[in-house]
Parts: sequence; C-alpha cells; structure tokens
Amino acid sequence: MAQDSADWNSDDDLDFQIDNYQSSPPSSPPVAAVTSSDGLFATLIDMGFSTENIARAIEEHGPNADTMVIIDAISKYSVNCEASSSKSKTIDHFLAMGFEEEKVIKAIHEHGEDNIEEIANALISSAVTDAAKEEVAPVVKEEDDFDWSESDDEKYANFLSSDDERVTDSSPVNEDKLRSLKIMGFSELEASLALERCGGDVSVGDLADFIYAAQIAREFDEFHADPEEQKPSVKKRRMEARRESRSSADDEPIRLPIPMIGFGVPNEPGLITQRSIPAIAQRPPYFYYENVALAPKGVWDTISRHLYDIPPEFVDSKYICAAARKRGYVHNLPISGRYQVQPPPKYTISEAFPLSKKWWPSWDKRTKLNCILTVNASAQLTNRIRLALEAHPGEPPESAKKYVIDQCKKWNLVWVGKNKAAPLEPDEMETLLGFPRNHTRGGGTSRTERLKSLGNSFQVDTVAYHLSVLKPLFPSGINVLSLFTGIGGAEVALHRLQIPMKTVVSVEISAVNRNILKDFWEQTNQKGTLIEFADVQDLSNEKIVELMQRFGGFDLVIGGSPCNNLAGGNRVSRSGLEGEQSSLFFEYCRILDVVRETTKKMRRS
DNA sequence: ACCATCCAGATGGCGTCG
DNA sequence: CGACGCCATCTGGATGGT
Repeated sequence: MAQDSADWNSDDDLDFQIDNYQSSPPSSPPVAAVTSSDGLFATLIDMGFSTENIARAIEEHGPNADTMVIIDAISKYSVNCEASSSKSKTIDHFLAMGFEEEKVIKAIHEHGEDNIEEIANALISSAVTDAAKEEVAPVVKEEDDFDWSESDDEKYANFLSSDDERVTDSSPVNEDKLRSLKIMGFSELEASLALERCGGDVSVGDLADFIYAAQIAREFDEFHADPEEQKPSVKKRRMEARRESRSSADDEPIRLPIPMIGFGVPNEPGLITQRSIPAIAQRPPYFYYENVALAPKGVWDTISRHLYDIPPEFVDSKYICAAARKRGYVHNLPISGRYQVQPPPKYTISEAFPLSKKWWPSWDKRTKLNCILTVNASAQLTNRIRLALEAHPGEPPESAKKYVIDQCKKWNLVWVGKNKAAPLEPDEMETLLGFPRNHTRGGGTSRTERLKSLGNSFQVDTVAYHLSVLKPLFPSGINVLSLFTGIGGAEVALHRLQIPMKTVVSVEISAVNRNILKDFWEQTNQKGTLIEFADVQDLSNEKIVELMQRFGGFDLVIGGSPCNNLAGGNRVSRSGLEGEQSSLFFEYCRILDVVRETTKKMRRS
C-alpha cells in the first residue's frame, strides 16, 4: 500500500537533508605496532613474500605502516600481475566468452567496470533474449576459448558430477539449449555437463547461471592455488589463505573493520561493489544472518565457518541513522546496486529529536545515540541527574558534567526539559530503528515487552539497504523464510522496499512478537501468505521440504539468532555460541542447509 | 595501561486484578 | 490469597580501540 509510506515518518519537514556526520568521521587505520622496518622486513620475508614486493610496499606506505596494510599492498601487486583489473581486460574477458563488443562496452558502461557479475548477468539475459528472438545465431564461436587443460576439465567434471548419473538425452529441446549456450560462448563440454547436471527442464538462463557459477568456482580455485611458484611453501600457502579468506584461516581471527561500514553505507566514502565469496554459496537461495558484532573471541569465526566461510559484513548503524548498532551480517547477497530506502532516517540526535535542541546542554557533545538496549533507565536515575544539575545554577562543575554525561551515554538519555534527561520512549525507538510508529504498541503488548523486543530488533534501514539488491531480482515477489523473526524487522524492511512478499514463513518464540508481526501483516494489507511457527525446533526437516514444495521454495532465508550469550551487556551468562539461547544459531544452519539441498533437488526435477 | 561500550539475568517490592 | 505486570536495583567482565 502506497499510503503506508506516510506513516514511516511523522515529521512533515520535506526539506530534510542529511548533514555530514562530523564528530566521528571515518578515520584511517591506526598505525601500529611495528617499530622497526627491519623487523617488518624480516617478518614478511619469513612469510614468503619477495624482497622486491616488500621493498615496494614499504616504500609506498612508509616504514611505520601497519603490517596488514603492507601485506594487502603486496597481495595487490601479485593480483594485478595475474588477474584482469583494467577495463580492457574486462572487455577481453567478455569478448572471449563470445559476447558482442558493442554490448560488452554498453554493459560495462552501465554497471561499472569492476562489476563483473552484473555485467555478466546483463549480457547473459540480453543474449538469451536475442537467441529467443532470432533463429539464426549472430555469433557462433566454434572454438573453446576457455583454453581448459585436461586437468581442468577433470576438475570441472568433478565439480559438476556427483551422485547423479543422469545421461544427457538428446531431445530436440535440449539440443536447442545446447546451441543457445554455445551461442553465448560456452564450450560444448560446459554446456552438456550443465545440462546433464541441471536436467532438461531448466531454462537456458539458469543453465548459463550455473556455468557461470562454475567458472567463478574455477577462478576461485585458481586464485587460491599459488600461480607464481610451483614449489609449495607452507608458510606462503598459509598467507595466501589468510589474505584471501581471513575468515577461514584458523590462525587469523576475524577483525572488525574501521570504520565499521561493511561494504559501504549511503553518504559515506568507501563503497565496495565487488567481492568474491566461495562458489558453493553463490547460488540462491539467498540468506542473511545477523548477530552482535562484539561477540566473544572466535564466535564470528565459528559462525562464518558454518556459513560457507563467507566473511561477515560488519556495520554500525550509526553510519546510517542516529543510533549506534554494531552488528555482523553474513550473507550471499549481491552487493552492487544497493540503495537506501526512503525516506532516509534522521542522521543525528538533533534531527531525530528537534524539540530536544532547546534543552540540550552545550557541554553534551553527543551527536549519536548509543545502542538501543533491552533495558531502560529508571526514573530515580533521571532524578539524580536533575538534582546534580540543580545544585549548580549556571554552568555545572566538571565533576557534575562528567557524572551526567557518563550516565547519559550509559543509559542513552535525551534532554526533554531544563535539567531533565529522559530515557527513550518506545515509539522513539521504533522511529530510530526504522519501524513505523506504534509498530509494537498495543494489541496486548506491555511496555516492558515493547522495550525488550525493540532492543532485540534489526535496524530496518541498515537491513533494507542490504536487501535492496533483491528488488530488481524479484519483481514479482519473494518467498521468505524468517527465523527468529522478533518484531519483523526483515519483513518491515522488505515492505519498505516494496518487494512483494508472496510467502513468509516465520519462526518466533514470543507470542507477543508473533502478534506484532500478524498485526503488521494485516494492517499493511499484505497479499501474501503468512505462516507463523513458535519454536524453531518444531520446524523439522520434513516440514521445511513440505513448505517448500507447497510454495515453490524459499528465495531468502533471513534471521538473527539470539545474542543473549554473546552480548557484552550480559553479566551472568555470556557463555558464547554454546550458550542456551545463542546455540540456536546451529538451528539456523540446519534449516538453511535443508533449504539449500531441497532447492537443488527442486531445480533438478 | 587505560578507556568506552555493550540485542542481560536475577531478585524483591509494590500495586492491580481476579 | 496468589498470579501477574511493572519498577528499581543489583550484579562485572569481555572486547577492542587508543
């Protein structure tokens, strides 16, 4: 419903603009711990890098640069030597695949030269359309331009074949498909293997996707193999793995990025539009997993390892809205073409709370709120703040200021009157988090429950920014499996993106939260089907398969498992991923696995 | 070394409701 | 009377940045 958008923002100020966030701009990486370049040099030699490259990197970045900066620089040199990075190389790459030069250039122009995946998709869909239109092939490449060696063929065949012993039948339909694939530049071997693996009912577009994914897998493998030196050095190999996939390396724990903006956020520099993820995770269904960024040591390594070694995207929502929220997201979504949902959230405290400006002390320099938690400040505390300030008419002494500021930061207070600091109201939290006002209000939800549920929720604008890439992919809507739904942050994000939800199967333990989602579903006049489960353990493997057959599979599996045992605020049971609630992460993995396997089977049959 | 930050759980007191 | 919701207060420590 288009009318809904009016509810997202009660502020009528249409001239709202986003100011640059000034108080903590993205800073450059810290300088670090290496004091002597000789020591650094020796370390890097030890790691197996060439003297030449080390010298070059140190010259460029200075002798005091962070070790990782140097290593990254060196790895870039070797990448540039072997892989295509220039525009002409990109063009050559696609020309080699048999696409027309004109179209390649057009696609590169439209999607950006770095955006290989998008370019490929555009070219493939264009080629499919052309092949459908014309019977006569415009370009026929007889030769296999991929120059695959014998061992590569074996590797590829191994990659493709598995338990399935299906023999390629030579029906006229399949021959047409084979021809189309050849027209698109794929070799006969690739085409027939893909057809064999995917079956005859799959569209040419899907087959092309499949082959392309296999190619990426192959490139990925090659990239991992040491191309320069054939003599394997254990240390060097370890470094390769470390450079390319820090998540999977056992000796290199995942580190939080500075600034914490993931692959980029709107209105900030540092946008990344391309990444490589393990081939096994590249195909749909898409999945999106969330949890607190500052989990105990090793937790994110474990999470990443269980989610196909995809490195988490860490984002602090303070770069998107007026409140901090440091979270990690593991997902296999494309990352190019992201856009911000409208209207954008207020970016600073003063924009989010215009009335507070009048009462905001000049010595309270906060421009962003801290993380919205499940616990709230007591009235007694705000009274103590009032008394502390009233004791000193005019400018309070430093000690009083410090006490008040510390408390305000700790409890996330805003100024609502003279000497009156106050905790956030639930509806204010809703707005800050990107929910419609009153999303959690009424309908049997107590205030305590509202606060708890909101504290546990997504920041909708952040998630919507990541999910926005789904919009062009699913114009007719998607089927969603939503685990640990809470108050429906994912659903609200999809709704705000105006991505139709054909089906939502939701799992949420709290009856109050289930009601909130149900009410939202009805109030926004959703056309799709909503099915709610209470316990994730009730969603058995058989049940998942049944639901998938009923609705035609899931396009997106989304959720954030409980963080109770991971969150820093927990005094009593911060027991890590094995904790009573947080171990439900493994249920997410189980369910995702079943969905992926079932998707494969459904695609085949 | 020092600092700020953090989707928390348990308990007891109080008022309300039946 | 008990059940329940709500409020207030108590309980440190891990983690990562500086």
